[in-house]
Amino acid sequence: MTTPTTRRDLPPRYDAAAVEPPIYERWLSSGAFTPAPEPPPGAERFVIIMPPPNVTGALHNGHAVFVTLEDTMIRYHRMRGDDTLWLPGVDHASIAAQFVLDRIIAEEGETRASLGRERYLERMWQFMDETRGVIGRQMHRLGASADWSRERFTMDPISARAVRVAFKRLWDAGLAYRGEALVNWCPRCRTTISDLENKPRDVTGTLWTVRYHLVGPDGKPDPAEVIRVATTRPETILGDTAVAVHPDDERYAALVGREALIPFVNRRVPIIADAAVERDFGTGAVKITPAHDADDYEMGRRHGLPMISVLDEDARINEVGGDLAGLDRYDARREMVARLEAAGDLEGERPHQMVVGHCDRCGTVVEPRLSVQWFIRAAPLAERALASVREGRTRIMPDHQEKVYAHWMENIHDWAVGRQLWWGHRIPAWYCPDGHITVSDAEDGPDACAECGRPSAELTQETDIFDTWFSSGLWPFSTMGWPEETPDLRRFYPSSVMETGPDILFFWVARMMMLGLFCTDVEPFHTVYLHGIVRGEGGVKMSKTKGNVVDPLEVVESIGADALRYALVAGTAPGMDQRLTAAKLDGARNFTNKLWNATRFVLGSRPETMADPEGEPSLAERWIASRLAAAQERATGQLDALDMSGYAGSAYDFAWSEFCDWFIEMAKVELRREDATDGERARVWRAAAGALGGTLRILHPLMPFVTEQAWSFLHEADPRATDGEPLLVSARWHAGGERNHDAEAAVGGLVELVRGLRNLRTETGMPPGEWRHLVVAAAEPHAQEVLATGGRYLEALARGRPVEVLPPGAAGDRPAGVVASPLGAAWYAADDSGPEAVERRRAQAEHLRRGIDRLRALLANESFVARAPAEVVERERARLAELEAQLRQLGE
RNA sequence: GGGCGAUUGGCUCAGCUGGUUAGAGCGCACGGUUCACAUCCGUGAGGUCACUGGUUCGAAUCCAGUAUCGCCCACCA
Repeated sequence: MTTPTTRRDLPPRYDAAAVEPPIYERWLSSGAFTPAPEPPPGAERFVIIMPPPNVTGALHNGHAVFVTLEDTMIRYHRMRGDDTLWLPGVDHASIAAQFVLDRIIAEEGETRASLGRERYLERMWQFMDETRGVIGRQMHRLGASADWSRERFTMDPISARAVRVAFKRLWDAGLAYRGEALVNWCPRCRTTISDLENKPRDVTGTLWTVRYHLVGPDGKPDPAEVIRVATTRPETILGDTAVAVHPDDERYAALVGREALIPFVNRRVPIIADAAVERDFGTGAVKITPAHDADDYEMGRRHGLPMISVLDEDARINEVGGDLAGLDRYDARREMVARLEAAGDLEGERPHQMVVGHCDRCGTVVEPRLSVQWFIRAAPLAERALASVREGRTRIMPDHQEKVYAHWMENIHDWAVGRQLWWGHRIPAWYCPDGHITVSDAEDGPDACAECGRPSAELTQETDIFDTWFSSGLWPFSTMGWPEETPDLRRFYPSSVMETGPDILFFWVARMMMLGLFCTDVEPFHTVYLHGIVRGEGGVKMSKTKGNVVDPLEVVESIGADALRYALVAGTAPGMDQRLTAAKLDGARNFTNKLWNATRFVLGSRPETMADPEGEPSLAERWIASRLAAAQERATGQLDALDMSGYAGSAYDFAWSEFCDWFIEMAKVELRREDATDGERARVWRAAAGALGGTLRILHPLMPFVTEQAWSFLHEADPRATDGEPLLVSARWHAGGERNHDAEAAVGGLVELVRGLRNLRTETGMPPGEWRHLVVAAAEPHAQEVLATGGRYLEALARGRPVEVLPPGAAGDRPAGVVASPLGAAWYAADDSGPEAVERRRAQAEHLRRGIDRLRALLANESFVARAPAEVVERERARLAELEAQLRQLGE
């Protein structure tokens, strides 16, 4: 008949390290994370594709943030009964992975070159096998309820196929091309990088002024006539093919059209006029090196100038440089300066603040380099991607990021998509000896040249690989098996929310939008949710060198995943940076402990023998049911709106301030009444158990572990409290419960009185534990009924004994202080004649009169009464009445 | 050089479409050892909502401008 255990033996501390791992195992073995074979009939769809972390990385706070947010969203929708999928995966991160592996093999005395492509890639796969999975296991510890059976990798065969097919389609559509252009070259990584990976940094360089001799009428350098140019990069003089001045610059007007002689290489170059030249900068004349500077490149194209590369792929001077050949660019710079000085052609030098691009990965100064590269024509793709957001088919949160996105899309450049690396998807392009290009999506490549039919044996494949972000850009659908029309693709594409960091809005989100629309004709997701960066104490970016890194795994070990998750979500806003401080983590830990102890209370107060419930629900029961319904409604609205922080806050407030602070205290009154029958106690306990269950449901998406553990105890104690659901992870979300406004108003009034009376005790120095005769004057007949039944709460919570309820209109004595609520006024009867009481009474009366005066003035303002909404006016009137009643009871 | 965001008690942050006396947590002060929890309970102090104007019966909230901080984008050698 009775359930044996009530778990009275639980420790008063939530022990996360002991509780959480077994809970995760239970979830995994329950299969709760994997969608049912068929979507539930009529279910809505909710899908998140996880941003794939780099295989090489260890879990950091950025991961913890996205795991928490996405897991919370997914768990909520799973509880709603939606057709839900959260698909995890990892990214091969070609340049980042090579950077890491290069360091590892360096310790083994090897280099990329010494191993060669084949062995290097073998080594990479070995490395991948070692490190893949690591981050997945760490995400388990955070509670990530992803469908691990669908875990994907950007280098797996399905992704490889998607990459080939997508590229072939781009090529066929004329949106991929191969051509010569100036690209960002990292001489250390020895690869092209995109504009996005080329990070500008402020540096102090040197601006040299150099004299170029003009060519005289006889075709020889004129020792007397010179043009002075300013440069920060003397080593590129070797590649100069013009000197440019502003067309309106009178100083140089006569020189335009003549020729100057480039030092050392003795190249005769024209002096040209171009409006891009700033007259006020330097000497107003600039040397033009189209192969080594973006501006010069543009100018070179405008004027049809030769483009001469003087640096090789290691950024050393090449054969053009004669005896300088082989010198590193900086050595060459010093040498060049020395030689110019020796020749008397160095006219000056001064320090110069400038912005120089650095490799995002390794920090090396990026070298603009002229080379033949694969590009993706971005403008047509961007146009569609922009329209999707402008027209609301994809929404970006926070809203203002839409402008950032739009600005980038409007000014987009073609995407240099090839990388001279090894680890990645090789570009599926083949060259035939006649120079034809064949792009093929077949796994084994083309059978023959697409143009001249030469057999495949005579074709050679492109050695460049794709930028990592190309395969990432296909992620929302390559994970579903695209281009095959798989059941998953039909069922789970497009996805619902793309949740990621604002730092990869362009790198990734923009590319997914462009490629998604191109490949599938549909926006790859409906909402982009951008979270903020996690910062340390004082708002400083966390970094190992600063030593302010909070390691999420350490936090999880000490205080649990739930606490970390709460701390990462509460008090944040999309797109806003947040601070993760020790104090915040402490607060979150305290909250999990609070839930644990609320559960201990409910379990421990379960009657030994559970009788059949009897009697009408008490005020406490009616109140908590109504407040729970309110909390559910609020949380539902917030989660639907992706207001994650608002949800965390409201759930916290409900659990702590309403369920624990007031309901449990009132439930104690009911459970411990001496005149209560077993049936009544059973009824109250069930209400408490039900309310706890409801609280756990609300909090589960954010704090899955402690709620799941509590749920299992609750289920054990009484399965009716859990609707017979053994696992909270697959229990249903509750919403739409009925509110009871009478009960809410009644308890609201009682709470006001209790607070006021406690204040009165403190203010008047009344010992907190001392029982006192409490008088309550009802404001009206209904309030008198409420007070008659709610009096027992006043007794316990305001230490009133006896509690005397006076009918409406009853006159008061002259107490030392009065508190009021819509229910009526209350005071402790006794000791009202001492000088302290008199003074206190006088002060309170004065304070009341000030409030009354202000409200009377406000209500006498015709404009206010006429224009403010009726309910606002009514509220002010009620408040005035309350203050007046209070003053009356004071007897002043 | 453009664009975006932020500015609310000592600290970290809430305050939606303008409407009671601007909230919470931490910290602080005072008081609490009975059977959920001292990782707790109760009470309190503390804010001219960055500044200046404007709209309004009413502005932290809307508009314009200013200041400070932060981020992003940008081809002056």
